[in-house]
Amino acid sequence: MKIGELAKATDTQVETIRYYERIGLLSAPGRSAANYRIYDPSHRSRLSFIRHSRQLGFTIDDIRSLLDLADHPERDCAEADNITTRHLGQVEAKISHLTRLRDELVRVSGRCRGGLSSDCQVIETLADHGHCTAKHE
Amino acid sequence: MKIGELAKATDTQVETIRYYERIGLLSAPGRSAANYRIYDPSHRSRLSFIRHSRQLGFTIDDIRSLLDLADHPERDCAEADNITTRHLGQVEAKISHLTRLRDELVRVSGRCRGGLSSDCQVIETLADHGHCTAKHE
DNA sequence: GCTTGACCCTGTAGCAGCTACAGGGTGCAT
DNA sequence: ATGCACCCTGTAGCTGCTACAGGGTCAAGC
Ligand SMILES: [Zn+2]
Ligand SMILES: [Zn+2]
Ligand SMILES: [Zn+2]
Ligand SMILES: [Zn+2]
Repeated sequence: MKIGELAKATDTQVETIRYYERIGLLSAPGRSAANYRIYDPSHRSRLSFIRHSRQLGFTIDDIRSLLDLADHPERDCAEADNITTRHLGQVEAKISHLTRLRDELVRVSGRCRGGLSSDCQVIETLADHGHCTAKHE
Repeated sequence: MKIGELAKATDTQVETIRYYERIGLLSAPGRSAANYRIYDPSHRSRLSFIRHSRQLGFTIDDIRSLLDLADHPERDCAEADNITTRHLGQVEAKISHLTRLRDELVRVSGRCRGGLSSDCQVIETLADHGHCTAKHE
């Protein structure tokens, strides 16, 4: 299949596919006489794996390792678990960071009573962290 | 004060300060005979405003508007509220996205029983979204 | 046979928000 | 005089794409 068909089949942009090839994440396929990329089903499943992993938030580097593991069935899968657990930890850290952020923003935006910019408590709070209740790491 | 002192005073990297100047977020200060940047207290409070806003997750563009408003005390502060509310909405959207992600990751990583890569349910799930319970937009 | 349009190619630059040099100058202490 | 900390400019890198510009290819319809 040509790149456009693969793109549709995997719900990926054509340029993203070429990008993955450029960075060595997706192996270079054969070419037609007109120099068009011609993919086979193995490319398709590999790209699906990549896209699905991306949707789950794994980095390109994580995906490289995961693909490597998928290519070596005889290896121990501990690394896959490590990667997933570490990623999960990062997601949880982000959630808690954003949650604290949200609480602060709710508080800040609740202080605006309308009126002149000079009296606005939103702007006042941005100018002076003393108005905040928590640190923001 | 010189750039290094301003950096310490506002807990900002020197290079970040120069970056803000380059993109026109922080106005260019005067220079010493040796061509060193010399800042005054107004630069300091402006930079504090910027850093605090960044810590609260506002984009550079948002901060431009907020600074503009802070510079014009006679204006209506509605825009500050708009920006904050919109930003809050985006933070909430991110939280809910990450929360769904986390739930899926917990489920996925819980399926790994150790052993060979060929039997690993983590890798199996990445290869086939059919094992997932939800969509991932 | 000639045009139109949809596809394909390469290569490069842009997004956000910094961060990290390289390669040089300045200021003060020992 | 020499060392060291600091400052300068300019440019390139990070992540994960996305968006061209400027060209080639192929099938359909006239
Ligand atoms: Zn207000
Ligand atoms: Zn604060
Ligand atoms: Zn496993
Ligand atoms: Zn899935």
